[in-house]
Amino acid sequence: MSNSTRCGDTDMVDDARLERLQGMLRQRGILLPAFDLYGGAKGLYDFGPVGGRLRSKINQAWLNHWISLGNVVEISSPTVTPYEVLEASGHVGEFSDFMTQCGECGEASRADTLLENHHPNPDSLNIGDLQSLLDEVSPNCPACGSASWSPIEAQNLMFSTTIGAGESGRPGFMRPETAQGMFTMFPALYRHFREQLPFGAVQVGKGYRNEISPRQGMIRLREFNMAEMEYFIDPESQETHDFSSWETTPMALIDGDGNLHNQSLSDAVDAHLIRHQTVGFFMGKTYDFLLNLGIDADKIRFRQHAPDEMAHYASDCWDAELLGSYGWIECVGIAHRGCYDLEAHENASGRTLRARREFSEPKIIEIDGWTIDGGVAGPAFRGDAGQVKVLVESLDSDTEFPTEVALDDGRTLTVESEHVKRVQKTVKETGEWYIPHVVEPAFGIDRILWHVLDHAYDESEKGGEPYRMLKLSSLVAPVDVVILPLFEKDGMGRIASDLHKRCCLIPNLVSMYDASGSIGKRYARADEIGVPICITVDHQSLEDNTVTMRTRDDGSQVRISIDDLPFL
RNA sequence: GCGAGCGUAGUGUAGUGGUUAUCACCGAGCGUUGCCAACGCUUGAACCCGGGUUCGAGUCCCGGCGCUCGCACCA
Repeated sequence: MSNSTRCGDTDMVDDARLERLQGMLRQRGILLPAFDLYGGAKGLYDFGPVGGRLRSKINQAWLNHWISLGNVVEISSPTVTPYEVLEASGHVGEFSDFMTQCGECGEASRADTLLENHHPNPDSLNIGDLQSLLDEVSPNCPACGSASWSPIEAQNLMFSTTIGAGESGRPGFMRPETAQGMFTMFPALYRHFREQLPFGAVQVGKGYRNEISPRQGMIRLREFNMAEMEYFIDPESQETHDFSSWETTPMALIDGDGNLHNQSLSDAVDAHLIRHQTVGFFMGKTYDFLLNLGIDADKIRFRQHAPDEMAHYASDCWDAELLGSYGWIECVGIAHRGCYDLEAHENASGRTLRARREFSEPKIIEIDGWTIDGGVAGPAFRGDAGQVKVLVESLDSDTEFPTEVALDDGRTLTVESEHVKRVQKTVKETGEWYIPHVVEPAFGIDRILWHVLDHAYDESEKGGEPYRMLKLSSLVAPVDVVILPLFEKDGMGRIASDLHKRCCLIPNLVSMYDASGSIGKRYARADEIGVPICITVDHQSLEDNTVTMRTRDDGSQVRISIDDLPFL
């Protein structure tokens, strides 16, 4: 979350402007409180008839931006996620309290709190151990004193659910991030990319966090749009990235101690302020993406997480923060997650999630040592045979038998020469398996969308009246063109509606037809939803098939033949 | 989650317990005007929800929901 006090500028928030902006967004069908019909629901928002397309255009721009790297694919995984997946990832431990309900009075209590006097650190227990301890201790309810408890459930920041019905139901959660889908899909990704790293997978989708207290409009939501890339790399062969396009762009970089550096990304990587080149490269790509959406360059900064702030998985993390009506807000996190996630899923699932690295020269390994002769040692040592085998294989090649080996439990056994066999062989290893590291750029689409609107919102005056518009980039503008007949008579309406229908047939072009009110009022309406171009059909159109094309940002008009319109 | 303040058309608002709830913008229709929120006429649209007090509640009380702020929380 943003640390907005550290750099000072939060107090410059203009609340009146914020309220006018929010009012306009509601009135124009861009952002609205969800389920307003039923009194509203905290932390949930509707994207209206205009905002819906704004969101999808941002999503699409994001996907295109990363897929264009060439070694990145789009995937989509379910939002409903089995319990085990999020337990392995660490989310159950980090996100949840384990709750149990009193069977008598219904009071909900935290299981770890109930068991505080019966375990040194109940907070560290997993759900199974907590349940056994609860059953064993059977503590009294702090409210009514009885001792009958419902089965423990994980609650709080993740929405929990049951996958399937009744007895066969299996506990699960709505995902709190999209990332786990990319990790659990690693084997398919690895195959798809012909077992060659680096590669990445992206997905955009919904995430859910049952925030205790959502605040600040679009900034903290219970259901939110996120877009994440997991980029898998070999930690031993660093990819060289091209930083040349940002060479002369000083970026606002705040280090983990709160010091501001105005430095180009390549300089910051060279100075080891940014600890990993790929993290730095993705910071640059993130910067480009934000500029393309119309975010103001001087309202972007990157802030490095302090060590104590870093998430449980990260080894370096930079947030892109955007300055808007709520101060500096974290909108993107670029984290070096190391091998944390794949290793965690390997351990929990028992499956291998590794990539192979071929050695430049095969390694020839001479093995000269001992192993057990299973046919003799097995019957002799019975249950200890496995441990004896490990011990024997660690003995030097010049060991003489009989010899004594010490077991874990303190017992000592004598190994006779007939129990062992000499092993002498040459092994050629051409490569090795390793757990890839991951660099993750994670984007909060709602927060970015908010800042796109905030930065695009322009207040001015026209004829003494306040005049508002959204100066949206055409990359994200929800409506591409508005067709306006100066009047719906003498055939102007006909020409305009024909042109509108023609525009509607063009894929990915959204056209609106508006004939109501004066021409100035219609331009003003179009400006408020950020339409870049207005086409007006007037009297001259009747004679020579030309129209006027008005540009939103400067109000300039040019006359152009309908057939020469740039978007047709 | 705790505390404080607030909740009236799509938006912004007025409203001493007492008619049909104010005004403006807004939306729709018609006319007029012939390129930047023009004008006229007609018209649409609200007291967050549920209880209570009262002859009578937008107004007072209680509860819920929502919004804002502070504390707490925030992978």
